[in-house]
Amino acid sequence: MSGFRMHRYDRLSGHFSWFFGRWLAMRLSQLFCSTYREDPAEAQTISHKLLLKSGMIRPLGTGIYTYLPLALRSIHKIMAIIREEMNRIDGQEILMPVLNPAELWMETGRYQSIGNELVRFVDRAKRPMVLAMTHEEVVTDLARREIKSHRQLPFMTYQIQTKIRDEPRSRGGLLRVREFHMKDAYSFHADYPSLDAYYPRVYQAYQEIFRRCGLDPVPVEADTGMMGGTGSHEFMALVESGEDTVVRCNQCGYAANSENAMIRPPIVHKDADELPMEEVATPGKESIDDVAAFLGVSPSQTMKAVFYNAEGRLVFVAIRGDIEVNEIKLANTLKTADLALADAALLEKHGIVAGYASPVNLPNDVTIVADRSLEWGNNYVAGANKPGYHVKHVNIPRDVPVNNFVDIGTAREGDACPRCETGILTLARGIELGHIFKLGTKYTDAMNVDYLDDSGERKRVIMGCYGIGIGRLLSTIIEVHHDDKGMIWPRSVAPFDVHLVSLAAGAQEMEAETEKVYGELQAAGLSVLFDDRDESPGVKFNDADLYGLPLRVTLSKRSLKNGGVELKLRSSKDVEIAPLNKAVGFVKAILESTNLV
RNA sequence: CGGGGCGUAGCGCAGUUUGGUAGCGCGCCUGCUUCGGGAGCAGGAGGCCGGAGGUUCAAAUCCUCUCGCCCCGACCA
Repeated sequence: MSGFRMHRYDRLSGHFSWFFGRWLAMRLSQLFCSTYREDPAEAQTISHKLLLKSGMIRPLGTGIYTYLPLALRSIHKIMAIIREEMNRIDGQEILMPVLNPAELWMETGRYQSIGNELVRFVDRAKRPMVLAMTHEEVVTDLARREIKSHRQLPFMTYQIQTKIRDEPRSRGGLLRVREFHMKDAYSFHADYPSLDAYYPRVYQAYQEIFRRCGLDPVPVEADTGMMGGTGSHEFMALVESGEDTVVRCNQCGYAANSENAMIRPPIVHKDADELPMEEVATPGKESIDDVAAFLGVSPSQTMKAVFYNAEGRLVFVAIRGDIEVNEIKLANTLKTADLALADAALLEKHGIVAGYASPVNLPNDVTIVADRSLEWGNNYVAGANKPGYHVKHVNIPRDVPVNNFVDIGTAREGDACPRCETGILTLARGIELGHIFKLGTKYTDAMNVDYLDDSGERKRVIMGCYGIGIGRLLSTIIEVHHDDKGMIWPRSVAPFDVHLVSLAAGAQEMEAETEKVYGELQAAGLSVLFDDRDESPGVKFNDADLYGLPLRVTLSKRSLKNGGVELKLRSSKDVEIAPLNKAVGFVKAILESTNLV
């Protein structure tokens, strides 16, 4: 808390002033915020519902939101945590423009390679521009202008800045939006050992940031996607509303995004010997399930054929019948960004019969890719490449010209762990809170970022980059910390520490007592939201539960009769009475004993 | 971009099938009473029925076109 100052406009004097007390406290009657009594119909995920219902955010358009005071206060606290941890690992905060000349993005090729997600426009002087969806180009350009000597390396800069992405599909309130805030950090190194040494420090800082925000995401091995680079980890919060699938081993700690999870499907069937191929009639049986049932074998004994169009080239994927192709892994294997299922015309051109396609006796101009799931069995059923027929006892490489197997299958619940001998994989939904990359020289090569080493030799700068989505983090905290009545904020990121409820109802003496407590709590350095409204107890308590501030302090006739003020943690059912003159001490003790730093 | 759903008062919804003066609950405003889990009574304000064309004596309702929002998929650090 300490360290925060808020710029506030003073209506009476007409001047801006630093007003520390205003940051600490707020009367609910004055707060710019209104709650809904009913759940907003448009929201599906819990965080979206609660953010709208509590008046923390309001939509302006699809995936575009205004943060109202309560939300912004939490966001400022999240940002403060992030700044502390980034500074702790020697980060230096900067701020880069959202408005970028397209030229920069052409230089790295992303202007061309990224789709409509990148907002492009032309300025009044007819210059092509983009709105930054991330800042590798800008920071790398900055680096090449500034970096001259090895003496300047390594260093890390970071910023908390707006990103614009014209998402094809925003959803879930703040979980996926078109305009959002990201903490993005970039490190620059003289060599790979330097990057390799720094990367774990970021990894640890990330875990500390999330822990301080009340979260415990799983770090997973991830696909590098459009960012490129040699290695990356995502920090996945395991919640039901997550868009990603996290694959984890129950034994060895292996964890990966399903986008690139390695797999080792169980061996279901393997004969002692490879039998001779044998053509069988399978009239009308085109799907794996139909063929398997017809021939009395399990789908795992079949060899499925899936066809892709990779940059116009036909790719034949052979994979065990019970396993799905993972297109991201396939695209990475083929080193292509342009991959789609092949259409009928392309198949026809190569003389392939859909439903009965076979890797046996394929035309030469078709690339065959065999998944390693096929490696662990034999005598598969495959298509015969003519209508109404399949072939039994197909074996690789005996019958199919494939030299090596690749891992392009989709992980399933219950598959064997690819890392350890005994582990079993489980799947869970996750939200990607942060992503860290060893970029290597992807951008420094494209933009020629060099330095002179200690022998005067010109060398390429090595980069890492590290992002955290702020709004997504806020949403995820709510996804994890709530009940059916509302949010339950960890103190570290709560809009206020204390929710002071007055049930004085016009009794002047009691109002005076409440004002006194209000003042004392502030004087003790606690941030207080004071419900001074003329509302019924039910309304006040329900709003308090909805807002979910860590500690509720109630002052009423009843509490006074019981001996003072009533204290109730939002996270607990229990209430405690504190004597009026010791209320602040009790409040501090309870808050400090219970919540995150 | 494909599939589905929805646009009627601040919020939640009915009314559309079968055209005929725009409704309900909550919230909001005023007054009185109430005051520990979404108070009561009385009075009141608030809507070009998303928009534009059309059909009709008459359109929230029927037709055409549009715009917007939500969900699923494609896509995506």
